Amino acid sequence: MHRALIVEDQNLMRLALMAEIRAGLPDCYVAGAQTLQIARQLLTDDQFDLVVTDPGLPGFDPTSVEDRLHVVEVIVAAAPDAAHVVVTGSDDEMEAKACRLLGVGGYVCKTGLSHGDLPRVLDEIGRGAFASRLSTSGSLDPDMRFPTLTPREDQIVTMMMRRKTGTRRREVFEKMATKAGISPASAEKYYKLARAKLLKLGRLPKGL
Amino acid sequence: MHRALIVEDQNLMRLALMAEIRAGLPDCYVAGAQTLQIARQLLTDDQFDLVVTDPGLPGFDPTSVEDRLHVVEVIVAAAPDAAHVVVTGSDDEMEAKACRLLGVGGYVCKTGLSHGDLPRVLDEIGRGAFASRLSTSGSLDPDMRFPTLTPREDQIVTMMMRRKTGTRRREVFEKMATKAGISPASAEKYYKLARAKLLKLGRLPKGL
DNA sequence: CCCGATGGGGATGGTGCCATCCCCTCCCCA
DNA sequence: TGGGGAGGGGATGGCACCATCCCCATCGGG
Repeated sequence: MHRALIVEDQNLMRLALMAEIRAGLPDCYVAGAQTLQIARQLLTDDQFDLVVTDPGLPGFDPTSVEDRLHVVEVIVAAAPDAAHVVVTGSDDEMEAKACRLLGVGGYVCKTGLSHGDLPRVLDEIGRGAFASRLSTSGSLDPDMRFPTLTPREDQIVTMMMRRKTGTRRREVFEKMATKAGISPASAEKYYKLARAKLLKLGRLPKGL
Repeated sequence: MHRALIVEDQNLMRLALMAEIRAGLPDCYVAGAQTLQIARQLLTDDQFDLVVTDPGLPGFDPTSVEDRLHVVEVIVAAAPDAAHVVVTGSDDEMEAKACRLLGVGGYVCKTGLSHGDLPRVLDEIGRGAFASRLSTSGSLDPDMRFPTLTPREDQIVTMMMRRKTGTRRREVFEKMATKAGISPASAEKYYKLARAKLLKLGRLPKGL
């Protein structure tokens, strides 16, 4: 995977998807298009081996299955050799099957797509499977984002607040250490730092 | 603005909106909810002074104006003193007016919302205006994101590629310098570095 | 012919985050 | 009463990015 194209009209979502791709495929050039016209232009100018498409593009009726599949068809036809993923806001198993028949390798619902999921989807596609991720998922915990916390601090705070009641902090440190590839002591350090910052701000949440 | 809540079911979009808020309001605590239930819980547990809501939540029909306005109504009722912004994928001037009547201060279409826009919307609301941003916008340039480029390098490369034909590079450096608060020489430096990296990768686009 | 725009380098200090390893209290419970 | 969990510190080196300032070569046109 060296060159990817994201076709999505919502700017922030397109940027987010591009960031996901870049995080998962560090050496990947990523382009973005907000309309079908731009997408076709880019696909004829360049060669891409991954195309992520939201079929709800401007100029088409997002509620019309016909319009949506037409977008997918055009994109797939413009890059028949690329791996294709359809990312959609609305969730439709029938549409997923239709996309598959059009040559799409993955069908993902935005509702069920979290940070870090896309690489797994690409893995599945790479192994020849049809990757389908509908909105059934998943963690319905509220998000929290605190000011002045670094990413690591934020990470351990989030994990700590979401731990099941009765879990020792120790265990969370170890889980975090495993997930991040660092030592549990460092995880504990980040937790302490984060806690101190939040205390100073008077924003210490209940879960400590 | 010290405490903000983002009500949005699409994980990546919620994260992106939370990041936008954090970038614009550096000292702001930002929470996220993916369902109306979680949002109500958070709004009763805590006090928020800004709530950003996408009315297309799970359990409601995103195409039903009634369902959508009901979501907005519940959220506004749960935080009557907060500033409210509705962020929507579909664009409806009538819905915007209805939201305004419900006490919402801003109505923004995701299609027209780019990185850095939200603070401007909040400014308008802060000045007592009803901020409406429909999908009329805007720049329809393709996005590019290159691997191994640092943010600064990416920034100047993007600006350079989007310059009007005939614009001197010099002028772009100055524009970038003004926008980023750095010296034109530094902007030029980043451009040169980026160019060198892209050359080494053999990925130098046409605009140089 | 020199100047300005362009292209290609290197050296600098500063900052923030990462990841370690270390120290110290306090309290509760076994 | 001792030890482990919890809280509150500090010191370290490494690294990436930021922002500056400096050098050099080429090339075109006034």
